[in-house]
Amino acid sequence: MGQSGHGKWYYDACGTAFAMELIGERWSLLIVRELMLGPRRFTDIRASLPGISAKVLTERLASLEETGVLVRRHLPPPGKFQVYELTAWGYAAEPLMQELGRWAAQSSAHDPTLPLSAVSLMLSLRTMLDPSRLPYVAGCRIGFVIGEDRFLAVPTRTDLAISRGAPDGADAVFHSPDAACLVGGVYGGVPWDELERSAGVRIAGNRDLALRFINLFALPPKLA
Amino acid sequence: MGQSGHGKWYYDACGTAFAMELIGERWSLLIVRELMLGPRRFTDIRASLPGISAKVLTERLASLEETGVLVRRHLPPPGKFQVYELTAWGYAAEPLMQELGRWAAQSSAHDPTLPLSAVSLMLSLRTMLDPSRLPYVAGCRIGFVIGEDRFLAVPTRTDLAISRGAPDGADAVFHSPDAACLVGGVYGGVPWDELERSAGVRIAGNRDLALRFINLFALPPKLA
DNA sequence: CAGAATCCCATTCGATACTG
DNA sequence: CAGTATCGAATGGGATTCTG
Repeated sequence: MGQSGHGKWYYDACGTAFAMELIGERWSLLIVRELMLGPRRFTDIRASLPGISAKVLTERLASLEETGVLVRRHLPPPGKFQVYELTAWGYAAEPLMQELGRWAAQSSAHDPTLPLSAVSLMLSLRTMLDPSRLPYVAGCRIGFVIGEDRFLAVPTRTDLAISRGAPDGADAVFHSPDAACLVGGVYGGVPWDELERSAGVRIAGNRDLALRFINLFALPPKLA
Repeated sequence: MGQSGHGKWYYDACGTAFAMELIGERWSLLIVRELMLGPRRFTDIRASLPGISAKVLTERLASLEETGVLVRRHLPPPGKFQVYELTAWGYAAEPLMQELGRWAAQSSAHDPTLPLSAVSLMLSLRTMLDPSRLPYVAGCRIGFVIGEDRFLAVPTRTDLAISRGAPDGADAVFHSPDAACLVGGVYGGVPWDELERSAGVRIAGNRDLALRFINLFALPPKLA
């Protein structure tokens, strides 16, 4: 590199520029996304990010750890594998991911029919939530079983809590072989009984409540 | 590229992933930033982005035009040069830049003493604004003359309007040879009379109002 | 001034194979 | 499972030159 010696740094005090140095590298933000709903293992992250190589994942995890976005934790003996977990500051990146997602979804070039990870879908719910409709379902418990991933979503009066774990005691549970199958129902206006017939989707429990829950979410109008 | 054919695309329906495809490439978002306060010429953008080469700037402008973030406009005869201007959707990226900046500024590794473009500084005001203090200065007109760039900032009761142009009739005007000199006064707690003595800064007009205006802005606390 | 076109080196990436 | 090591191919980006 030349005498100005800026391999990849912008030398710019602007916070936006610094953010791009921290998470702007290819794959970095998607790794953060996969950790946004709780710690994960190397292999699980990799499986959620088709196309990433072990090498790149290793490099990105190292760099995100170095900058303090995440930490590597060795779990204690019973199940002695290790996991990657966001720091408090790492978790604070969610609003930024939401703004990015909301903005990009306004492009007509955005294709919501592409494959999707389970975490992506669950996070998209929080992003595309219409808070004014929350009162209609506040307090209910909606489960999601997407492939091997399990989540519980609990709308409050002001936002939507999402946690990993078996949806025991949920009022309704969506079952799907993968996240992409659910997208059509949530955002694409595809009738749920059609998904149940042909896509291996199943709604258990209070179906009426489940459908009212889905009504909380909508894609933004196209701006370009 | 292999049969999965993903030269640089994520093949991911996630809006955040798509946003990174649109503006995640090196320099792209900084180019958008430089246009956020109005159209600019190729050479002006380049001068605001030390380190970018003509080739890269050309490539990025072309790709941002292709995706609909900006348009190239040929100004009519009197001054027949051309400018680059954000589309409505491009302008809609400001909140996203603000979230990125707010988040990154919470890192202890963020260095606000680095060089800064004039546009960066003006945008940072909107980002770091404390809206609860707006009533104290709403309606006043504060000018900025930073090198060759001129801006007018007008706080309303809910936000801060910023436009390019000579700050005629402003209640107070900050003069500075460059943006970096002002950063110390706005965010670093450096006394203004010290900046005026040693940094070539000057405050014209209602000095008391100018200092109250500066009190609207503060960097966020460190989270890491 | 506003780029387009070339050249060429450095970096990066993906694939594959290997290891504790 | 969680990486490391290596290698060839692709890409990126700076410098330079050319053009209207």
